[in-house]
Amino acid sequence: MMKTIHTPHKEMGEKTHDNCLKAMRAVQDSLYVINGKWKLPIIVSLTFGKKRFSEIARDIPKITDRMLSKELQELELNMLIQKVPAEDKKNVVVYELTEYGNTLDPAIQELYKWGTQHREKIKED
Amino acid sequence: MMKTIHTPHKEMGEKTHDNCLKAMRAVQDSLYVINGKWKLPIIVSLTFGKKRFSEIARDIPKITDRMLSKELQELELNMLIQKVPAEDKKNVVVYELTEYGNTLDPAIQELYKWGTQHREKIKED
DNA sequence: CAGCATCCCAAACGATACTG
DNA sequence: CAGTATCGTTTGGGATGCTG
Repeated sequence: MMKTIHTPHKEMGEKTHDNCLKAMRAVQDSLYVINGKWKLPIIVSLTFGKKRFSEIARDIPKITDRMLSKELQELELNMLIQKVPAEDKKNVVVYELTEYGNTLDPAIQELYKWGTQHREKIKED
Repeated sequence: MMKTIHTPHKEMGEKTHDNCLKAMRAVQDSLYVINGKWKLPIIVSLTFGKKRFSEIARDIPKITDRMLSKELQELELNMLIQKVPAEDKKNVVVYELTEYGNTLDPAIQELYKWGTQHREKIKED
């Protein structure tokens, strides 16, 4: 009856200080790659299919060309996305998630779920 | 044989433009709450138990008192953490995750997993 | 120890204009 | 359309020092 209700740590192991530091490093490593205001939104956009520059821009409210350009470059450097020639029209390139970029999907799903219910929650005031 | 290998979108639904915009909003809502360099690390620290100010600070390399103080306030405002009197020693407070703060755990688990393998991957060069 | 105030800087971001 | 260059602004965050 003094046990806690929730059961976190499926992955992180027991609540030792070492495991805490390990988790800290891992989460900070993730953060380092997806930091900033726009990287995850871009990845979300590409989760819904290959897109051209302007299509991604349309998906993300308020992003500027400059930021989109800059972030696409960084994401490409980190091998999360890649430019490929469009299948139909020649001379057109589209952006798509790499296999590696797709490995972010579980995390994004969780952030999607959390964000969805969070929006509901704050609407209640 | 032309089917893609991965299966995202369990939660986000079909690849329609509307679902894309919906996902965009949700993920950006999450981002808004956990943005910055320190909020998730703090939550990770508290995932491993109630902690005093200095204990959290010790868990998170390079964080300054100022940032820790500032971020704790914001997290408290967002109802993700709370200050409670320590069980044993009177006149001492500790920080802990709220029930609501704990709902971030699945997302953090995924970021933990991703960060862990990412560290492995970049070590390979 | 716990935490805030002040000051300051660098990085992130935005606005605008421009080119192939 | 697909970006890049330049410039200006904002803000996240660091350093330091002080207080209860």
